[in-house]
Amino acid sequence: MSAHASEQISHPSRAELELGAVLHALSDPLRLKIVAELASCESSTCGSIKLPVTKSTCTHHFKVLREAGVIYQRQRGTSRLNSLRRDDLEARFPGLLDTVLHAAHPRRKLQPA
Amino acid sequence: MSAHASEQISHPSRAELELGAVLHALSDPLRLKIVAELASCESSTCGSIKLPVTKSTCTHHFKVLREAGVIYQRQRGTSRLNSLRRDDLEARFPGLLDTVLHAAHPRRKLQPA
DNA sequence: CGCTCACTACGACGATCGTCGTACAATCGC
DNA sequence: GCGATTGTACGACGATCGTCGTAGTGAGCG
Repeated sequence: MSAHASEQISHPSRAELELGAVLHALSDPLRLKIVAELASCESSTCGSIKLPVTKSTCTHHFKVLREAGVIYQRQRGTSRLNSLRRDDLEARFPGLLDTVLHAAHPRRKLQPA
Repeated sequence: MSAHASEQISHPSRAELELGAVLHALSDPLRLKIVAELASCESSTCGSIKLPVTKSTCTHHFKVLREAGVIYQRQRGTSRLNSLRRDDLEARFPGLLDTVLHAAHPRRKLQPA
């Protein structure tokens, strides 16, 4: 009983992104790990990232990231595909994501291209 | 009754800086404002930055920033001089401070030099 | 159909956060 | 000395946070 069964997940628009919310979302080690993971594999399901917490907590963290505008979630069958909102983040806060990612894992190169 | 009456304020060493703590410190709008202010004037006292909170709260925020390693505090007479730990931040998390500052106030130029 | 899988929603819990007021300490100028 | 100024320390408060468990939804497969 839904429109298209895949597009009722709410995301903030690019213009709605708030620095405070993004920084807060990234200030948690678990969420930072999720973001780092997402940055290396193009996109993945919630379950494909192994975290030392229960599923509910996992859902919670993905929700925080989504509501801060850091990630985009798309329903795909029974699972949910997550991807970084690189373009939107770059447009509103240039360099922020790469800088934070690099600070978190100094081994990765700052600008992939 | 103190050693030198001016150097018992504890600061984390450069190596001790943690990304999570720094991001958390910067995720509060008031603290972000303090940091932005400190970035424009070389250094200033706690009272010289006008904030819509009481003195205790102000002290609290400066303490959070100091303990995260974002600012350095030095006693100077009855007041306390605050300055950004630009070099240490740059060494541990290259570009982070400038990126966040620029994201907070897009009008400022990214790299002053 | 019924079962499993992937995930969400809701309520609970202790911990931390941001705020405040009061009380206190140290320095400066009179 | 006294008082004013600048800031800290401590305790309190409500709000939010991170975590969990339980229950539920919806897609896919036998």
